[in-house]
Amino acid sequence: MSNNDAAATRRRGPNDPERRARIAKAAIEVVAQRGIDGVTHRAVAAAAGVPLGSTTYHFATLDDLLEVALSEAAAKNVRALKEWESALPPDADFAAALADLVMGYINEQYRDTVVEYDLYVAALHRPRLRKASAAWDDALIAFFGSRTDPLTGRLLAGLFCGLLMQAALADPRPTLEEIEALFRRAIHGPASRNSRD
Amino acid sequence: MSNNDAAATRRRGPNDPERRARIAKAAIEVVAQRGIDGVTHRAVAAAAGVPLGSTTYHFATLDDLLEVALSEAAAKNVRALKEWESALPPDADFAAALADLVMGYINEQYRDTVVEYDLYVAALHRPRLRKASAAWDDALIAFFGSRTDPLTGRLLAGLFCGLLMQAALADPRPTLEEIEALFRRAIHGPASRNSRD
DNA sequence: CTTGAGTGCGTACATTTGTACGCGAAGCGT
DNA sequence: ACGCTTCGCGTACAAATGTACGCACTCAAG
Repeated sequence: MSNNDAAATRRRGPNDPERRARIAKAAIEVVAQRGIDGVTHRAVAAAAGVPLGSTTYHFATLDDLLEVALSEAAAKNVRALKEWESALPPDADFAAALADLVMGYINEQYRDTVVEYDLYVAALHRPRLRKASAAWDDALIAFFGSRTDPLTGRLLAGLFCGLLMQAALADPRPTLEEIEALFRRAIHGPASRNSRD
Repeated sequence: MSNNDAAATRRRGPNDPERRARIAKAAIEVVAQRGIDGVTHRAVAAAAGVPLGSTTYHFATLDDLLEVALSEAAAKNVRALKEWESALPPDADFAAALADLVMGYINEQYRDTVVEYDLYVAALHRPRLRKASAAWDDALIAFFGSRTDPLTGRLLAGLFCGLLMQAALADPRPTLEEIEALFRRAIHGPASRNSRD
């Protein structure tokens, strides 16, 4: 029955690193759909299209699986962020760009956002995940700081983190204009002062 | 064995609202300690010092329990926030006060903070919790906005939310001064402009 | 072709879990 | 005082889960 599939799948040779990676990816997908506590060996195996024994073989314990999966998700996220930043023209309107970024994260990339916050909160209860979540933080801060100054960088990192979470949960989703106004206010200060551009 | 305790406990009469509340409180404690996925009927029963059947009686399903517990936790949080605000002198240094608030939340009130974020992220996967998490948001926004203007209120709410989460996870905890500088920067804008006080 | 090791996985088992059910005790109308 | 209804809970059961174990299959050496 499933022996056919299994046999065909098993053919992957004795030393297949893709297998492990595929399982980790599936775990991330499961997190996105059901949350951290939806991650079971069986759910991940089903999502990855591999048999149960495969997940337990490649990841001895569930915590290993979670750690690898979430670390990888965080790393991917950081990479994407850096890529986005380097693709941004130096004279771009930073506030508008950030608002765009947020909108992307609560729409097309909603799944990634969910995983990111799941990781974040899971780290509150699982020390092994601290490193990955801290990496995301550091990336955010360094990243926002590189376009402005360190203080503003931290400000934007915190704002981004909180705003994105609130936006992801808000029932009438905030509009691009609202988000942009917030970033503008954060970067340039109270409106009354100067019209700087 | 536990019959003695159980009998003594059962004596609580037929219509004991305290029972239900105690279970909810215990559930919150379990969330604080083990996270959302640590909330099982048995764990909550143990934490509340009530027998297993009691939890299943007062809360038909686990989701009910979670919903009530987290809603209550959020409500309590909002109440505390409002109290804090009304106890703040009108001419207080708002940035310093906010920094103080954050420091309190990542130290003495760390448990509440953890629960709050657990709730928040759990809401991403459980629609029934959306209302409670949205209530927290609204409270934050209204609350911060009442001291400044709506735009700054939203800015501070987002910043507070993100900053608190990052601070709760940061390994070398941020200092009061750092936090305060951030709020000051957020409220008054880039430092170069005016020394407004 | 045989054989030995090693890789990958199917399966079984003990545990934990959610939940339904039934029983005893308290209130209350008569 | 006596039944009847409702409340509260002890318990049992089925499903789900983590994990250990052993088998099949591949590959290379001889």
